[in-house]
Amino acid sequence: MKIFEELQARGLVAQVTDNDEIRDLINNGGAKFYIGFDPTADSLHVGHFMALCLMKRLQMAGNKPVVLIGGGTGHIGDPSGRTDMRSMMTKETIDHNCECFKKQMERFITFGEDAAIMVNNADWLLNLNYIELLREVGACFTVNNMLRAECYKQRMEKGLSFLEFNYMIMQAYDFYYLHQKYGCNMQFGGDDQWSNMLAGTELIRKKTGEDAYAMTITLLLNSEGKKMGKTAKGAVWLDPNKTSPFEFYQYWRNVDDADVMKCIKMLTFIPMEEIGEIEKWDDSRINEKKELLAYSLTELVHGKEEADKAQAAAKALFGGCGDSENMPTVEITQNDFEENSIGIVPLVVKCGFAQSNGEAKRLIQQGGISFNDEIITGFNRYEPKVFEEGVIIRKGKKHFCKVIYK
RNA sequence: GGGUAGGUGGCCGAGUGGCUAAAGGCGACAGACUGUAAAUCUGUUCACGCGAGUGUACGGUGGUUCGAAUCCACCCCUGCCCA
Repeated sequence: MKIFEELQARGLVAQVTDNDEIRDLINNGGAKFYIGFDPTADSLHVGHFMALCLMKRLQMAGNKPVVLIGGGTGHIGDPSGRTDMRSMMTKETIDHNCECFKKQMERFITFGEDAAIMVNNADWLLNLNYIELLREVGACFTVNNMLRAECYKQRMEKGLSFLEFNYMIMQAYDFYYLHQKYGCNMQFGGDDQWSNMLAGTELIRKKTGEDAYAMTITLLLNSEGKKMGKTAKGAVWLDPNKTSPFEFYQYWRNVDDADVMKCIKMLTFIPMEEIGEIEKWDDSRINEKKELLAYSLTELVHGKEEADKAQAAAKALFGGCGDSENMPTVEITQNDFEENSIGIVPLVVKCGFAQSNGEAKRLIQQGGISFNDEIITGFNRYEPKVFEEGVIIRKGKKHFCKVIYK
């Protein structure tokens, strides 16, 4: 199976500017393509991960990747598909985020002479001259067309600032610039980027008369149509300090039944033939599928060792026996004790299970907290020696934390 | 610049002088049921306090009043219409 067919089989292909041309191009390793990443946070998340995987797949098929870090576009903020304006970031934040992105990406993509290259659009966007740009690029766009773009639809009600309106032009200019300087002939991106990407191919055609291509990948949506990779607390990050390997594993271990196969296809590198077999599994093996998904992704992102640990911890905790080897741990010291004892309420807060004492109390009153597998009903107090061996505090069914006295 | 409608808890949205820490919904968290799933049902959902209670909070700053999310003034922000 060739790369284009594989991408289709995995359900990754959303929209293409020219199906046949693109198929030939990437199947024969003829694409020099770019994907842009705006430094909106100090870590990559699952959405970025999909793009990186795509990049890797294409690279393995002989195509040349260009990673574009949006150090320039980050100053503007992409309004695509958003209902509100992004908060503006300072230059320092943007630079910091760019650095974080670089480090994380180097773990997934091979950079070098004959491999992938990384560029930052701050290098060319920040020094643009407004009037020159307007004459050179602005003349190629009509406002009428831009306003019709799908990516602005959601903002037509709440207001779209001129700053953000220009994002499309910047992205188009990036493509044009990379086309001229590096011979970049193709752009990939999330499906929400479609209009911005089209703007790029059009700009290239108008300025040079040459063809460039664009293809979007399906956004990873769950069965309810919401973007996956988000939790109540925020995104599922790739940085182990922001989302621990265990939490990462658990996120995928807990996906909806309806979303498992889709995730396996779209996110993992498990060969399609094997996926075909897995798909035939009986419904009773649904949990095996989830474990496979969770393990496979954790391994990709955090490495085999961390994946093994996460899986072992999960199996131990949910399998009944209390292997506390790899669960999150909190240390308490003499300072945490008052008159030689500590209350359960501050302990729960200390474990990160509650934001405030009030919340912790409510949890306890509702029977949501257990102390070494015993459900707590009152506001008990404990002496230091209880914690010497380590104590497992549990919130609900899925949140564990070991407390040790140091 | 002119006109007009708005800015309420994580989000949506009611409230239009005291009974309002603020209806209702969504989300979230816990409990029951389960498969670490979904659906359903129950409870909880600003902070501090065991509690009575206290403190903060309805865009901002002042003011009126015994008392303001609610009335007044000025300012800031947003939508829509006109230029």
